[in-house]
Amino acid sequence: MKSTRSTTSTGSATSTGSTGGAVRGARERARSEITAAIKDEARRQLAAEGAAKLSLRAVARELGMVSSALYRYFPSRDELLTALIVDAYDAVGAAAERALAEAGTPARTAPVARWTAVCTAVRAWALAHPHEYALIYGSPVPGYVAPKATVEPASRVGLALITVARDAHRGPGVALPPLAAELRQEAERIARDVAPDLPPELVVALVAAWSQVFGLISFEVFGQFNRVVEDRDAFFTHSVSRLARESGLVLAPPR
Amino acid sequence: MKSTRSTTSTGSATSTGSTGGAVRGARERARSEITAAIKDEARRQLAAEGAAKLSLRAVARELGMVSSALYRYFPSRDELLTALIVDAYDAVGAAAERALAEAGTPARTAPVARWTAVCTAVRAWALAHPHEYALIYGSPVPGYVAPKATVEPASRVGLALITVARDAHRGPGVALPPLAAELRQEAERIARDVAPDLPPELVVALVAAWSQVFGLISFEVFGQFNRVVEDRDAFFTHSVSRLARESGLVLAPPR
DNA sequence: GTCTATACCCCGATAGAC
DNA sequence: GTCTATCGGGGTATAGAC
Repeated sequence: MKSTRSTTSTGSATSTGSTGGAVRGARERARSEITAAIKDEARRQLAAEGAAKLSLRAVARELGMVSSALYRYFPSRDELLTALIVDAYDAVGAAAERALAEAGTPARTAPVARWTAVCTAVRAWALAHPHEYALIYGSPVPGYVAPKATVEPASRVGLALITVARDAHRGPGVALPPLAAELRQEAERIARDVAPDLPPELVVALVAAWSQVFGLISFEVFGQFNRVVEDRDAFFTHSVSRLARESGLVLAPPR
Repeated sequence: MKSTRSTTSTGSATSTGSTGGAVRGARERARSEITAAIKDEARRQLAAEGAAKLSLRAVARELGMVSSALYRYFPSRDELLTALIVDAYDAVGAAAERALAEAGTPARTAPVARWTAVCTAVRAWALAHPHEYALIYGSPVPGYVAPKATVEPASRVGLALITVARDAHRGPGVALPPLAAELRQEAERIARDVAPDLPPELVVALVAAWSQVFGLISFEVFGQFNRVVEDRDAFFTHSVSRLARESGLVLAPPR
């Protein structure tokens, strides 16, 4: 239950002196360790009770602190929630970027394989951290409004997918299906915002594929595939690579 | 605020007599009216506070009742939640079925139009009832386990989509992309469970498309399209019909 | 079937001593 | 930066009178 171990002991051992210059490093280290411990415990509670019921008091109780002490680290419950959200977006974004880097360069690896690698990494992270996944891609937390600070971390997965598509379309252009006339203008606007260097047809297909991949993941994580799909690894890999090929995001690999 | 109007007055006016046979109808009517009022108020709170914080006390307070009185109608908070979930699945399922019926017979209407009609109806319901949508397709409510009674209502949308695909594949067979070898067995198992009369390739494509359509809807309802997609009607219609065609669920309409 | 009362929990946030 | 104490709420659920 207690997980304060090193954190509090370090803190009290090093911070008793007067405000000397050399102590500052240690003090800041203690502070960041406690901050990390708070977030860890909060994540544990996220799993048990859900974001809506995340409570500073319960976190403090479990850490052997008193609730008011937490306010020195997070000025409110919502700020703690924001920190968890940013961490989650960063974690899944980092997983996606790592998978892309490890998948190999466009010259060496077929685009569809790179696409699948990124999607698979996102799915693996989601399955390993279902409650953090729910926090960022599930139902919004009632009464909570995400501050601007979450926008940039939230875009990392999308940017990785854009990179795959951009690389895939460098060589001979893939024949992209034409846009419906009603979508022409909107497509150009979206493209301007998210990837001005790519053709609007591709960007629209990409945004759609992005949300569809998360549909596959969410249905699995949230239990809609219970009693329906059992071999989920095979199903996901198959679906996600077909999605990329059929929507023209990548070329079919040479056979 | 108060919405008890007819319900409580009806109840007290008719239920004062002894247990006569003729009174029973009225009493049951009063009971079902109060039950409906409770669910209505609970739905209102769902929107304000979210499922995790749904509380019998707050519902009772708003209805001018005392909390213990609610236990005559719902034995626990979770039973009330179950009722709301079943209602929500039934509502979205009915919307899908209605759209399918109104879209016209397979002979008259192109399969892709019927598919789009069902998906559009689901999306419209979701946008009109975002909190009920979140209840059934969003993050699971922590600590709540759905009872068996929710399974059948939950399947109605899927069955409507299966119907579209079945009708679409009655005539000349669409050339379905082949299954990955690793998926062969699983595909046959799924097909046996959900639509034994359809080829496994089709069923796999259908299950994937099903989850992908909900990915599109969830991203819109849950706010992931904020600052990305603006003309969402056009984007959805375009994406969902392309999805159906490209995955081979339906034949492209004759041009 | 509704009421009061009650047992026993929870929360966010702040004040002020140390 | 941590503590106690406190304000002012909130909740589930049950017992027992009417």
